[in-house]
Amino acid sequence: MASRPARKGIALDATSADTKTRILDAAEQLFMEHGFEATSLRSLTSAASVNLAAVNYHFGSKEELFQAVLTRRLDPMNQERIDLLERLERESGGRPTSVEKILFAMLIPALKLARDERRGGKNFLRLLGRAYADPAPFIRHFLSAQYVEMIGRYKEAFLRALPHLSRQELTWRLHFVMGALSYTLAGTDALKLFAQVTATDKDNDELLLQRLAPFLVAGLKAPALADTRKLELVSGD
Amino acid sequence: MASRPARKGIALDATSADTKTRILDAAEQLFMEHGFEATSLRSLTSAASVNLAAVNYHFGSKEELFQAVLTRRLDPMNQERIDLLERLERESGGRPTSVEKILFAMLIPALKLARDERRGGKNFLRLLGRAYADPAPFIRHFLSAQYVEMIGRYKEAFLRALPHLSRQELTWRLHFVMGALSYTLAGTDALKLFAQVTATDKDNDELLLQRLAPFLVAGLKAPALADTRKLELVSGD
DNA sequence: ATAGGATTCAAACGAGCGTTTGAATCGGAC
DNA sequence: GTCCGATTCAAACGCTCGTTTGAATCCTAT
Repeated sequence: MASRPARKGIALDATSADTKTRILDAAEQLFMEHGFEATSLRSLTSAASVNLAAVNYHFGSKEELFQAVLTRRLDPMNQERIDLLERLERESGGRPTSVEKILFAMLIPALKLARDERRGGKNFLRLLGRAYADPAPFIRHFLSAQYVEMIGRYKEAFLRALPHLSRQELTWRLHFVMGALSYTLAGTDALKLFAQVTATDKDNDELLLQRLAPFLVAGLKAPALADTRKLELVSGD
Repeated sequence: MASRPARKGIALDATSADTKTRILDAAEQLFMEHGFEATSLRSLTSAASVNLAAVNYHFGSKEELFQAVLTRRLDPMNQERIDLLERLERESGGRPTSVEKILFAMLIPALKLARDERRGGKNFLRLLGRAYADPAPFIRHFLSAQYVEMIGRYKEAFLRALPHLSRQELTWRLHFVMGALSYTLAGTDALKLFAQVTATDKDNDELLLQRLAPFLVAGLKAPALADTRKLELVSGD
């Protein structure tokens, strides 16, 4: 990798940027639409108007291209999450930060990314949501490594804000949070299980996060699991 | 050539059941491990100890096989969900059923399926969780059709139990519920974002649902969205 | 015992895949 | 203008894929 375009404010259209960027943009779009396995390098390079061999020349392999697509957006977004959290903690000066603020610090960089079409917009978030569920080992390992630091810091912050939760209990709840978040982002136009989600709603990611946040905050604040027997319903009465 | 294994008794292991069942069992396992696209009919039929052509003979195509794998478990599970809900409503005689009970009626058939190794156990639920995020159109359409009735009935029940929520608000919250549920079921051994989830924990699906249920109940019961201006936290940058 | 449909089998088909190659072309340094 | 590394290009390689085929074999009903 030689040239890093730092001075680029130019147009988006696929035939004007340099080869690497055109490949990344087309890959982001096609991986999102069809998944990793089902996207062929031939359709991808054709959509990007570059030669078939360009992917292997610039990225080495299809897998490395996929990781490059994720890294381009994920590294800055997770860094922004960490920065926001550190700012919150600095401003609160010792006292625990509220659950709402911590959660918003997690959601807002994703929202900003979703709104910024120059950085891939919703396409990338959908791709990310799908990557979470992809069984390919190289994808899982890559994502784990990308997220481990950010998740670790937020877990500590939530622990301070939710002292009634054990570390294990919180681990599970963060799992549920990530699940609802990634599923929601990935499924925007996908499973039409719920017919009443209107088209205008779907386009409004800010509204989406304003609905998601109260749900997640309430879930995080819920009382810890009181041992015992709630599932007795299963035994039939 | 000549003698094929003796007449079939009625046993459970993969080489003794009939061809269609052996194919379905192997497909459930391999589609779960590698996804639909990345699972080849050659590895699948080899794992099932059947001839390569058997899939096309018995099911028509790889896609139809996938749908058969899902239908075998999904139809009974969703029917059980509907039955449980109807029983709850019959027993409550007119008064709205509690959110907890409705949610448990949704979760318990999944839990029972996860526990029943003869019906695929956890393998199937992980496969299902991944199918939710699969971009292949035939998968999405198939799942939508499978779920539309069950989801519709539960939405009406939740609406009665949560009168402070608009239909649209509830639609979103059910979306979040399905997200947390499918992500959790699919990711059991997957993304190791949260190191402290111990092996014994992961094996205990009942404990998982006991942790998930309070989180989801609290989220569902949360106050409706008051148009807060909280997102202005984003200001910086 | 045998006919005939259901099933299994080995083999092949054509298509598409990711990757590699070596020559052609480009673009800045001298 | 000449050179040389960086990039683009058309072509091909080897491989795996889902599906089809037609014969062999099995099983049941007669």
